[in-house]
Amino acid sequence: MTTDRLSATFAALADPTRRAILARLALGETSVTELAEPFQMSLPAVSKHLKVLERAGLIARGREAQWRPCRLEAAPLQDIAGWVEEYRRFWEGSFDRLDAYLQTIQKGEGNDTSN
Amino acid sequence: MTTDRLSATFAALADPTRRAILARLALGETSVTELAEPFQMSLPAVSKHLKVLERAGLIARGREAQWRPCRLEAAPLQDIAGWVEEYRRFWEGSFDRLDAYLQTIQKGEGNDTSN
DNA sequence: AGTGTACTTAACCTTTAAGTTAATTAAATG
DNA sequence: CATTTAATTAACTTAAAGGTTAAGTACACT
Repeated sequence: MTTDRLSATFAALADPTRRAILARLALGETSVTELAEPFQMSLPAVSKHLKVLERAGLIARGREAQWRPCRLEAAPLQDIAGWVEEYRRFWEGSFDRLDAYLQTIQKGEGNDTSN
Repeated sequence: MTTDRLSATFAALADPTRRAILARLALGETSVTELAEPFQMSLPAVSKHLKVLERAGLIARGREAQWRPCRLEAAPLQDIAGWVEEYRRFWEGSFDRLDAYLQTIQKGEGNDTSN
């Protein structure tokens, strides 16, 4: 996995435990122990998941006595939203027109449509 | 990685090569060889990426003589769009209100906010 | 039937991911 | 100052991801 931001974000979101953690954090900042509570895995495992989320910029962590409260960070989610919006035309009307148009281009000239 | 659909989709999208393939397919259906052309990796490597995309439902493959044309499938992308939309309130106005409200709930009662 | 083209499968290697238990750090509290 | 609570780090295991080369399959063409 390359470490560009989009890749890191998608990779972080590919795990259901991590998505559940984000969903919990959507309800507000909380501690690691409380985040771990719903899961059957060990605390170190959750700690690792949090590190993945942090490296992807999806959460930020504070310090409050012996607790390390986590909170959701929106920026990478905005990136995802922006990325996927680019594909919206595919499930909306403009798809067919665009597709038909570019099919022509493709077959008309060479395969110069790299990247 | 669990094989629920969202996880498979996010995992598939976590690779920049695969995202580039999808971007190319947004320009229209094309062959494996043409898809592979922009990349420095071997054809089998691309073939594997296509299999990942196919298993995630992000592409479908046809048969035309010795070619196996690939085309983009929108459904899993719609799932992603739907998922991320749930978090939109975080980077829009309602965040602060929601956050404040749920902070109160949390501290008021126990940690019954599992999952 | 034999050859070229398009692609996949097989076998393998190396790196990373996700989990474990045990040990460690850090702060609060008796 | 010893103990409890909160969380991380270390060391390790297993499995999966992503790449390679070499071999195999499928169809088209002469």
